[in-house]
Amino acid sequence: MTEPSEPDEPALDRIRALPSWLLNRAAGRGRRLLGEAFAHEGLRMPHHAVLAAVADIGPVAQAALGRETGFDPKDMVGILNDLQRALLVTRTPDPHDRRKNVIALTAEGRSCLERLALLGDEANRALLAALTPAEREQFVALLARVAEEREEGPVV
Amino acid sequence: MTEPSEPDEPALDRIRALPSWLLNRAAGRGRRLLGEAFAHEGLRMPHHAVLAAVADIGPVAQAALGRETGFDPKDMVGILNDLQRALLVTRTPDPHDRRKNVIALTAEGRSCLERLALLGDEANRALLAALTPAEREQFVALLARVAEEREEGPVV
DNA sequence: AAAAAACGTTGGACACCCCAATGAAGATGA
DNA sequence: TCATCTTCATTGGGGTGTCCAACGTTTTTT
Repeated sequence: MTEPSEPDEPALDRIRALPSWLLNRAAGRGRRLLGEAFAHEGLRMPHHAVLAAVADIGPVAQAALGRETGFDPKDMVGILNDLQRALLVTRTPDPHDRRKNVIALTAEGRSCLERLALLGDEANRALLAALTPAEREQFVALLARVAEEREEGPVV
Repeated sequence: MTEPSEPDEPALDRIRALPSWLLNRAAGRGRRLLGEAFAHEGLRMPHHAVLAAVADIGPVAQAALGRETGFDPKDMVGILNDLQRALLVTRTPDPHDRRKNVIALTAEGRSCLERLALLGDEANRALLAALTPAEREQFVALLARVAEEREEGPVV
């Protein structure tokens, strides 16, 4: 029985059992693990995502990158500043559209991305270390559905 | 096969499938849902937790409250300022130990806590709406184990 | 040519998390 | 008793991730 209300149970324990609370905890743990893993490279999670997006969709404008990754344009500026300073991407004006910057991956960027992928995988392995492989698979599948920001279709 | 490295797969899609990424997304969604649910009361998640802790361990000092909930003393001050201003708790000097404040729940605090519990449950129901009841139970069980910050016993 | 949209940038805000230092007060032990 | 150590509440600061509003410039649309 996992009834939502059990008045006898301590209130704080109930909160600590809520998915929202657990998700916050687990996400924090993941952020910490990834932060430590990426510390060598001086990068963080958003850098990894943007670098990967640049690798995927080739030389591309910042706005398209933002649409792809879901990052705010404001934040994209900072992320790309960091990546550019680390010589992992180049940012050059687009001759065909003078509003745009063309973001392209450098050779260093590609190799760094490979390192980040390995480090990220390792951190995620540590994150799910408490689960068996089968449980991990199941957990990720369920988590993916929870993470999906799907509109509650009003069933037209 | 959920091998950690599949070079052909787009890099960003791989990142988006990482537990750390999904946890961040799902936690953000939960925070947003809870934030909207608690907006009426003018409170947020930490307020809920602290209010619940006060209800659980009766009139109690701030430090004990911090140990119970895991919140930083600095943040506890702000949270209690809010709760006190909303007349949900009282904060009075402890006669037996003039260092301490005695935090006690008011009648309004108790009824507000009940409302928050209902709102929290509802938000969490929306958060896990994509899952069947059986999946929900399984997900929460797995998530709880992932959220646990257990030391990797070095097997002494 | 005028209006609308997209682009990169800047400034600001919010939620949650964590650490360091301080003055006041209690606990400890020589 | 007196000095030391600890606890308490508070203040000040930092860091990550997310999001919104506005601006000047440039391209597209009408």
